Amino acid sequence: MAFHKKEEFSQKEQDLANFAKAMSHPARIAILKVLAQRNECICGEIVDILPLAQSTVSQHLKELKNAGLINGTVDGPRSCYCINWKAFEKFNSEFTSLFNNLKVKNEKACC
Amino acid sequence: MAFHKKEEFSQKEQDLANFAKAMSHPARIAILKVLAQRNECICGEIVDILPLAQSTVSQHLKELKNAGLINGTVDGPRSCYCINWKAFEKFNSEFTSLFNNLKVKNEKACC
DNA sequence: TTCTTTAATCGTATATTTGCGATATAAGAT
DNA sequence: ATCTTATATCGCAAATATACGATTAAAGAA
Repeated sequence: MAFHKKEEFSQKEQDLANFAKAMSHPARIAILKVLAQRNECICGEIVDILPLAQSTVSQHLKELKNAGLINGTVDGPRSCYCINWKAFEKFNSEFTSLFNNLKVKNEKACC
Repeated sequence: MAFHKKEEFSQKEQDLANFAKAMSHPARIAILKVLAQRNECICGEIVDILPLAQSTVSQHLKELKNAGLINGTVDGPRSCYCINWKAFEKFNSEFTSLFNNLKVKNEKACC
């Protein structure tokens, strides 16, 4: 295999795939749910709720942050995370429109 | 590490994560686009379009099929794939609603 | 200054994904 | 019956993801 090939696809396809990848683990979906439910930012609370070790949760948070789906600020010993609604909105609409355009012309399944 | 832990999350979270995983590679997004653009089912055309070997494309198709996002029928030497709009619709709406509910109460970012 | 608390990072093990060439399979064409 | 064509599957190598314990870092409390 050796190499990635992901770069050979369009930027839009890559962006969408990265977004999907960020959502491709139940732990990260659970984290997003928790973040959405609270009005204030949480950190260690997530560790208490999820069935995962602190380091693992921290890793998942990092991936969500890298994907741009959450914002995080470090306040010394504690850090604060919350959902980046703008980014989420952007991906979500791109995602939906990707197929909705085509679906109209092509609703009937052929197999 | 040893074990998966994915099972410890809710079924809905797992389903959504699996859906996202199926979409988490640009090649699979490209495949879905191709399938959506044609009214008839294609097969080897995808291989010509994508910068990937035939066996790799076949593998991606299998994953999309396993995720339930496409249907496939084998017609002897050639096979026929197309998008399972119903399944796609289901996931897409679940996906959108997951956040839209919460977003209303919690639009303001705190960090 | 030292202790405590909270979270990030490092190191490591294992599992999964991605990719390809080679091979197998299955049906139609010759 | 053999050849051709289109796909799926196998076997393998390399890259990534998942998970955890241990360690580090950073700031406030004692």
